[in-house]
Amino acid sequence: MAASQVNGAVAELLKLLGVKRLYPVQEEAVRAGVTRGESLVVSAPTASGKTLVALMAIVSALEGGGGRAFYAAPLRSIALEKYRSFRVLERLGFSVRVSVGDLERGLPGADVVITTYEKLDSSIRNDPGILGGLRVVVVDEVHYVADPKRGPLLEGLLARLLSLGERPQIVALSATIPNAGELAEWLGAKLVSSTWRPVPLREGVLDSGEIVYADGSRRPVERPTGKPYVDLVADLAGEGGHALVFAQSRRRAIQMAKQASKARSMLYYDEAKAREWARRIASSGAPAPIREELAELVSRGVAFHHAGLGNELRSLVEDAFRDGALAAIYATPTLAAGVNLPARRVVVAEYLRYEHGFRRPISVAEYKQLAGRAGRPGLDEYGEAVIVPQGRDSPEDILDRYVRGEPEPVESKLSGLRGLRHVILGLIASGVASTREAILGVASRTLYARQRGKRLLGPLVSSALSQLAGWGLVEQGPGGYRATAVGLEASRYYVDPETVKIFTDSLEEVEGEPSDAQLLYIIAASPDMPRVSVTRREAEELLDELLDRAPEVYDLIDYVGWDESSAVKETLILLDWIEEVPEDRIVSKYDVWPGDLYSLTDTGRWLARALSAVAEAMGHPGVAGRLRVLGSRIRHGVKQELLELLSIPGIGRVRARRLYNAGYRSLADLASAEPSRLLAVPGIGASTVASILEFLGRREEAEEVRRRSGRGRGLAAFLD
DNA sequence: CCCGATTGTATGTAGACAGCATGTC
DNA sequence: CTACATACAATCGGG
Repeated sequence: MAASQVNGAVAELLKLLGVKRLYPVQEEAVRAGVTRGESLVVSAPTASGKTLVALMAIVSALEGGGGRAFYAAPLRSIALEKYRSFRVLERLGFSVRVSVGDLERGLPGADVVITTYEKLDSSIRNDPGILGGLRVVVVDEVHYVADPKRGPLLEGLLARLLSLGERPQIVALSATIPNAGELAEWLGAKLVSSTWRPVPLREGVLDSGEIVYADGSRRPVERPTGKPYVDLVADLAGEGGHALVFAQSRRRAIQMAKQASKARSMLYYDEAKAREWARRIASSGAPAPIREELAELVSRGVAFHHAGLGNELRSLVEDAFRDGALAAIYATPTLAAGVNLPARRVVVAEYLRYEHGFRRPISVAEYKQLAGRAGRPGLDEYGEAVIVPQGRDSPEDILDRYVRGEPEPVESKLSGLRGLRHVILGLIASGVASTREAILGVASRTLYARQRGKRLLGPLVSSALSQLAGWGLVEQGPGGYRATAVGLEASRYYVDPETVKIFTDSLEEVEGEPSDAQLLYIIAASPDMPRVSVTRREAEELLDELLDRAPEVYDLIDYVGWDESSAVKETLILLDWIEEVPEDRIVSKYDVWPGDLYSLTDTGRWLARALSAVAEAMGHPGVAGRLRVLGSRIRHGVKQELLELLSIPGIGRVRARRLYNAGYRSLADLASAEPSRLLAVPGIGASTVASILEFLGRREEAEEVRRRSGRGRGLAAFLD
């Protein structure tokens, strides 16, 4: 279908994007009625043009004006990436905004809002009014409903949209899955499915010195190192290709990268660019041992990549790869879940992952996700995914399982009570449903109901309800269920109901007011917290150290299994963090990565604020106040004494500490401070001084400092 | 008897969303 | 019911 066959705003959109011809999925989507408000499930491979389908749906739905569109993705990074490509809509007169976690509060009032599942769900809970005028919702990666942790929330969100009197158009984008038709029926949508990719994918398996492809063709691979994960990268040097190599543990990814770096003469990469990126990594803010190790590898044309790196290093590695500076990235599956980073070849060097005490093969769906990153549009004739058989697995079996095999069908995970409790609390707290029948009404719109039958829902909903009631989050009144004050806060802050249960139980356990360490332990023990790994050796030492530093925490530790050990470790990490122990020290002492530390402090401060609100609702203003302070301290990684100084724009933990140590301990101290003496504090420059004075209302002096620094470079200007 | 090689054994294992009110070095 | 690479310890063997 030629692009000229659509008209109006959609035609204008295609013109803006320079689209002359629609891809097969797009064509089929138009035929199925995306531009006429038809709901759709689009099941197609990565990079097959699903984003344009979403754009066409949005543009046509908003064409008359007055309506709104939401786009929801599973990851912040994907939402931010989509925001960049959706901004083209601004040229058609629509306002576009992103709203994820720490960016934007609430859902901004733009025509098109790009967000995450949780943010959208939470925003609807807290203000159902935003559903007014909603014309279309695009749900990216809808197969996430099968995710055991986050799937139920997405399922609940979709069920709620389906229950609306005026149902918006739903455009659900999915990877290729066998039961896309079932999802389409669930969502009242038409199915558009395609296996077409702009860059064809050749999948194969390594079999003693040869890649054997699914169609039986073969390609010999030289074996200069005998390590398949290096040889398969070196093999590309002749044609100037780069590879993504996937491992199933962080350690293995790093090891492989190190091994590969030894063979750098056999690898193809731009050495000058590699040195440049290595320099940038070496001058990043990450802890020295990590940044140095990574920089060393990058200078040799390889890198490792996993979530522990943290966003800064991860982006640097990704950008270096895009720039051609790297022959290969050795990565854990995070890389494939996140932003778009295609490569000539994908090597699945491992497909067995340790999980719950066993080593099990990753799913076919997960393999397809990794393989799908092969093939750069416009650059490669085709992409290539090669699996390396592990152990005694025969290449033929692996080919059958992963390449010829079908991805697993998407199955509802709503039977897990954790997710169901969260969803039900949301329904009650936002006033959508107050009776068991009303809740069942929404629940009957879930994928679970379709797949497992409505009969099973009754007992599930009942047990979730009785737990919520038993934990004091909801109560039964004459008109049905309603959220308690505590339940309302839990829902507003979007925390797991069990987090609140642990908190309220713990408060009862403690005599008098809980200490900071106890509060941190409660936060660390929350099911909302990420888990850091604890080695057997350190488990005991960590417990000793914690009980040494804060014996009162003992009352809260029920049984020390792995979860509790992890909570103990996290409590110590957070304690050190808010005592201003430097990041480098924490990273080496606890053997955690910067990215892990970030997610602990990020989640920790969020939980502290949430529990502060819960404590307030429980009538514990003292505890609430202390949690608020703790939240700020976790956020900034400082002792309480610095918090006052941190309220000044431009002052973070480092400058605040320097000012404090120089004798400026409060805003009052600074209000009477001599500008020239402030300038003498190390790390405090003219613009910081100006910003301090400005904040304190000393306008003219701030101007004076700015003027002088502009002319005479800081301190010198004051000495003449 | 010392040192190095070989064999045995204990050990550890992916990821990341959410509120609110404004800005790190 | 199902692994495996690694780091370090214990043991063996050669000179």
